[in-house]
Amino acid sequence: MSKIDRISSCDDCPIRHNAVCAECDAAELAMLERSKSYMTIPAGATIASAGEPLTHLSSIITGCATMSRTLEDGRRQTVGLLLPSNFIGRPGRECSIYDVEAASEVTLCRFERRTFERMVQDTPHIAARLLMMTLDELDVAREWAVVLGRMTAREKVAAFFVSLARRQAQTDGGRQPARTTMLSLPLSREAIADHLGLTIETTSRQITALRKAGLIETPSLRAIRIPDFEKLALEAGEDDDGGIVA
Amino acid sequence: MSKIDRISSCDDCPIRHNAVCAECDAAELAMLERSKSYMTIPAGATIASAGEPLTHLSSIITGCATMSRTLEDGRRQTVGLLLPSNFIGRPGRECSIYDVEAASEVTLCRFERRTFERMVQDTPHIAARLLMMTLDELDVAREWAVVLGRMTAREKVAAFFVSLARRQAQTDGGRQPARTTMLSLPLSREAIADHLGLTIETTSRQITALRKAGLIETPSLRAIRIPDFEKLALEAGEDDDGGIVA
DNA sequence: GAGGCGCATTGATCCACGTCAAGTCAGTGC
DNA sequence: GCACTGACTTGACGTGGATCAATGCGCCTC
Repeated sequence: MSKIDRISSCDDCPIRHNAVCAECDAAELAMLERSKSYMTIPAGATIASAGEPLTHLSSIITGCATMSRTLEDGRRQTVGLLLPSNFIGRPGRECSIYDVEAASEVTLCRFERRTFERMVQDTPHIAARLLMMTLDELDVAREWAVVLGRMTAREKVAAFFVSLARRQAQTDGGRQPARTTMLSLPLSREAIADHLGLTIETTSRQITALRKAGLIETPSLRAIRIPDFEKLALEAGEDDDGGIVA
Repeated sequence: MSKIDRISSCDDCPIRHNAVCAECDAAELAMLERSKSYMTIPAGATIASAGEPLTHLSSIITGCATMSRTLEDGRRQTVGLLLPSNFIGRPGRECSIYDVEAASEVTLCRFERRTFERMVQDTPHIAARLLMMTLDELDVAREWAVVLGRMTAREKVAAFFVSLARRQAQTDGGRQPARTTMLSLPLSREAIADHLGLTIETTSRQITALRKAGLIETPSLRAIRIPDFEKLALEAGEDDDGGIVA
């Protein structure tokens, strides 16, 4: 029972692998539990800066953060959108190589880095679980390369909404987004542009164009309604059998 | 001794983690060894097609392969360049979601998928090792997003040569490429263009431009000489303290 | 050596997106 | 109500890279 207790307190954490945890060493899990702490970050705040050592690894419980690189001349590219269950920092490296910023208010579940790294070394199921999570992130990153490298501005914006809708649906427990979906936009236009490799003006124009084409509605600046998800997905360059991006 | 034997025969494989392997269960390693086989693929051949089941996971021993997605209208984006030690396929998924093609002649070390997956589940050090490899690939993919999203054609081409020089140096045992480096180009101009999100014409023009600027020399179509690596890296948008891409 | 074939390069033109510069609009403070 | 601010939108124009079209060049076959 002590085992199960500890595991259930893990429910909101990255290592949310109930069945698997049951096979882990209770002493090790207890250690991880002890090093765990929660933290709330206000919107706009910096969570980590490129090159600065991280004392903790954390996973996002609620909210949205961006991971970006800024070149010396000011050009910025967001390389990842961090949503609930995503990880900040990686075992085996002291620093983040990207800037991580809270796009909305973010709550984190933090683990002391040393402890966490020891767990990964010693506990097979945590390493295996983390491996699956990382492989999924790798797929997302590669899928995004197709968007960045080969899509038009209009397709990029559509792809962004489609991808965000999929990820929000997944977080909310559903598999696929409903045909008609309401989307909360945790990012400013500038942050969207940085994610898409576009300027803020082009992004804005394409959002307008999609609205005029009836593919999206914009009830407010930070919300998007998608009347027909399939149609939007088509606009994002997906063939009819649906895409793969998470 | 039997343990050590098995491990040393792993030297050219992804699971090349001698010290770590010594702690693994000999029976499990033996199983992995039994499922191992080598294979040579001619240049230009398809190694895997998106959506088709893979019976084997493999790692590249020699040569170069590309991982790409082709959209219905023919646009193609290469999402990863596979060089020695890189992995093809992933545990936990039956198919590759990308087309994998041999750019040059490729030799593979293949593992039967089922066996390999069981190993990942059961053997902590293999999962941990695979996790580190995957995290590195994730960094490479994210770094490439910066290139695709925010760099000019000239910077993209320079970044490609710089990145390739780093990876070839790494494979050859050195840490950083020498100041003056000879680079073998395993890709056609078209494949380079697909990797950079450019057309073949723009790619060719930028190679010419870099040559005229004295940043590279082109002794043959499939070779590049870099007289001053640092200078080329600067052209690729890196600040002076060097970049992070593998 | 002539022809053909597959790549790569080069040239001329076009257009999608960047740039620069005004608006517009919601929110906030007085 | 009115000014102020910051985020967003819209407009006019310029440009980097795409597109279309030759041309060059190694390599193979005959």
